[in-house]
Amino acid sequence: MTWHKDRQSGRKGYHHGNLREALIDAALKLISEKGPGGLTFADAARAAGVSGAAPYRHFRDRDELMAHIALRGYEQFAGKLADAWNDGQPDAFTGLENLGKAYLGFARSEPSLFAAMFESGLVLADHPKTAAAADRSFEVLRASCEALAATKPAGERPPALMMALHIWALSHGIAALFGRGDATRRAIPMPAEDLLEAAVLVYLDGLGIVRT
Amino acid sequence: MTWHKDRQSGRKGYHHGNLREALIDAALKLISEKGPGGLTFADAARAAGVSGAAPYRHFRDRDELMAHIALRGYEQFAGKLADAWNDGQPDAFTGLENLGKAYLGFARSEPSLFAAMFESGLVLADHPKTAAAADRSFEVLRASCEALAATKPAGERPPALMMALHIWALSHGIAALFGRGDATRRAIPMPAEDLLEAAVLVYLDGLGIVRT
DNA sequence: TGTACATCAGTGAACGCGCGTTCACTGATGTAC
DNA sequence: TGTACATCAGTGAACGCGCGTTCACTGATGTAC
Repeated sequence: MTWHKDRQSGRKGYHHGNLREALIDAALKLISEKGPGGLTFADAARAAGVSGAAPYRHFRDRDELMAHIALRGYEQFAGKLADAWNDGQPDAFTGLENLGKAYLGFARSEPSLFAAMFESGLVLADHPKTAAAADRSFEVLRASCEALAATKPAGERPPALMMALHIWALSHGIAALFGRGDATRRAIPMPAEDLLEAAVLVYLDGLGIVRT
Repeated sequence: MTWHKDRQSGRKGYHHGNLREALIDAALKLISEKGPGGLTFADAARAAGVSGAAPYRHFRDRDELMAHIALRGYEQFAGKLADAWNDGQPDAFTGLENLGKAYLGFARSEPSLFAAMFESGLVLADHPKTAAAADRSFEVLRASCEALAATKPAGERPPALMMALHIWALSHGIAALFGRGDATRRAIPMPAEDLLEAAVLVYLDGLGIVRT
């Protein structure tokens, strides 16, 4: 009966079929339960229903697994941000608001990915592919700032890089302090989304960028 | 010769004298080397030159040790912030700029304390004393925003709580992403302090709060 | 002041446990002919 | 199409290691009289 899929674990017989993916999924679950520090190789193998030696066929060590999870996180993140920005349609203001909401939404709905990306102690310089994916997600934010700056006459435009870093820091600060999906969130008397939206509006106003 | 201080470890004879403090110091060193997740009870005992069972006389478990470190961190943090704010002297603008610099300076010069406070997975609700110390440091920021808001005529004043949360998130985002003192810092083409100062000025401008 | 005693803050040995890692192995799959 | 073989992706047993935790203990300190 080895050609039947095992109903419990979804694997067929001796070979797993897609252990790489299964390990990543298992790791995400573990991170969400115990934080990025609580992820162990042995645990991930167990959760994937496989012997402790099996993960070595796919990842050199725990760090490489974490880097792959972060890579996947940044890819999803970039996708969500790009969808939210929607090429600045219907207008750049709305786009940026949606971008902010998407940032917070990601932190809340994917706390494991978020933790792997920003709080796992990963040194991006050691993982070029992950770093490149991180850059791509930042690029969405930067492009949107470029578009907003372009609503002002040339010569009065604020530097888009600076804008992007400011808004990133603001979004990240709010996500990390008030918007996370776990027990370490700090309580505030309003939704994190509202807090961020207000901050961005005040900030843009300070730059002289106003909704037309 | 047991009454002589041991020259190596600074302890005298059988009794340590100040093990509690020594454990905290040792833990800080370990956190700075391996991150908050890398802190173990056994390691801290070893670094303090004491047997593995000794720490149990002072802390129930690793979590309680971490909470004490965070407590100490918030106390120092509140002190530095209050010094920087300096009761709004010579003026509230300068005070807030100094506050921002102090936030980043703390994150950079005390990465271990910063990590224990914000990235150790500590649930503040479980540690009331630590939570209270955290509130006290936020209170400095809030008071400074109160003073800045008060430069505007009553009726046009922005809510100080919102301002404080915005500036906290901004400072924290910049510190966490670009200003930390370890290898996980992301590179940007300007000092974190300049980035923060620019953001705060734009933000205040957006609120109509300008240097007089 | 001296002495007896209680208390405190350590020791060090012991235990169970889970992790990381290696190894020879074996079942399953793909492919050449 | 069938068969032989190479390769791949797992197994499971084994190992050393460090952690957390408990325990009876003991040296040092403080205090009552």
